Amino acid sequence: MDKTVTSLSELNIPPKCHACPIRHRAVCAYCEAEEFGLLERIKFYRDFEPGQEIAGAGEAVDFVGSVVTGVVKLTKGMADGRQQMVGLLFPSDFLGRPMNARLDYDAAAVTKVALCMFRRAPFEALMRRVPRLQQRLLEMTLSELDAAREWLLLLGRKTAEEKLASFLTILVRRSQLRESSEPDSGSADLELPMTRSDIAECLGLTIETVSRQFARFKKSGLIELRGPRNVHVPDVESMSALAGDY
Amino acid sequence: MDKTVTSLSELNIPPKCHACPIRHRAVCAYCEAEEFGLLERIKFYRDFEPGQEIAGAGEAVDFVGSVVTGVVKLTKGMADGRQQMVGLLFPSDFLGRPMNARLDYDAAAVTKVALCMFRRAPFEALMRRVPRLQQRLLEMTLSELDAAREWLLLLGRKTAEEKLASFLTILVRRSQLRESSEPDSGSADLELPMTRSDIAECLGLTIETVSRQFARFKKSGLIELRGPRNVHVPDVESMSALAGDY
DNA sequence: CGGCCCATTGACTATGGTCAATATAAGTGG
DNA sequence: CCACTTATATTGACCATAGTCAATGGGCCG
Repeated sequence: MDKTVTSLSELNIPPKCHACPIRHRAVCAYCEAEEFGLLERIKFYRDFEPGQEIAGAGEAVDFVGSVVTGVVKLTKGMADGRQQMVGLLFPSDFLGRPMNARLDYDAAAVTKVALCMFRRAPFEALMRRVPRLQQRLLEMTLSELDAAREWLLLLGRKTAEEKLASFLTILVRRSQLRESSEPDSGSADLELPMTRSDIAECLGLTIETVSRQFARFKKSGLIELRGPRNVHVPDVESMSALAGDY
Repeated sequence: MDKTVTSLSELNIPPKCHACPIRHRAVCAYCEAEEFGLLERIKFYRDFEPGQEIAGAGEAVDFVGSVVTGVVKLTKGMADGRQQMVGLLFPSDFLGRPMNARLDYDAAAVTKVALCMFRRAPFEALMRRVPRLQQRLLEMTLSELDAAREWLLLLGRKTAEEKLASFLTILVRRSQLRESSEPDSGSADLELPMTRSDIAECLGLTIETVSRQFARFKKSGLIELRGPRNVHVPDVESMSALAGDY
């Protein structure tokens, strides 16, 4: 295999949907062979480097799509530069705003990202023709709304300690979902896909506070830091308990 | 007319959808005569008193519906009693969680409330048969998600002053939408539908801080308080400027 | 008139932010 | 592969914003 090809999209040959790694969880999850044919006709792939902007607030964005690999952050900014993350997208998550061209947040790649994209107009037309597609998007949007509401509680009421504990717990749960092979032992190894600054942006904190909380968790034995990005959680349960949820 | 009847729902006779005050903005907005017939067969009305619980977190809720009159709040709580509002529903807003019986927040009436309700199962069945219904719900859910993200920025990054300014601005805009008769003069009169405690719950603050901010706004001439619930905003623009958004 | 709920105000405190100085990791080019 | 550079992370000292606790004031209803 040619080692210079690092991503499907560089081949510029759309791979078949049925071989897609996010086939069963993305917006296309309920589609069948025939419908994949329609999707394949309007889809294209694109890669983004860490930090690269994918779309900007206020722009008229003419595409929507799915995260195939990598992590995408959605952020909102204020006039004086304050920034708040308002969404964090992992593989299979949907990116974009159907039924409204104008985006009111910025989307940027956190890690290397591969997107499976559709131009908005044909995608919306297809949605009208394929109710299964629309239904899946509705399901996903309702779930995102639930997640956003969980985040409102976090930002509005949780302490710095609870915020970081919640964050780590959520990341552990997510990674356990993906590599659902391993037996659900009490411990977990996390490779943080983001910088301290991204984490702070996420939790409504500063990098200093995030760093200090990591230090406190380390001192109390709740985590081991094998590198700034590599966190070992010996006991996920007690981490989860610190998050303050029921 | 019998003066003891204070609400349509007490008559126990479903009024016709085409005469409904929220007909053009609710989940049924895109429905046509025939579809209203189907809806009318499964709908019913119910009233709630201020403070009354409509549905509780963790419960299996077997209905969804629209707010016809009044204001409904959605809140999430933590083990130790901290509470955060995660949604505030006005007439025409949709209440409930299709495709997932279990609710993960509490819903309670803030004012007197009238709901137009559908049992979940028949409503979901109808949604599958009537794509227009599903499409409208998708639109509304996407808008709610946008609003929730605006709120994430507010809770995560705004100061107490900016939070209250944002809140008042949003209420003014909303009330201007509903009584869109008056010329959009620079000033506005607000009847707050809620207590200080509700406002604090909304903004991730305490009642004391909310009260102090009201006092500061009053002192600086940004508002006049004609009663604790009656706010006059002489210049909506400068209030909106304080909110910190672009 | 009295009681209750809600709102306001004051004094004090604590949590997390700011500013500044290192320390560590991750690239980059010789 | 190693110096050099840059980006990222940690730690400390100090401070400000909003929270806590407590007392007081004002409406509204029985």
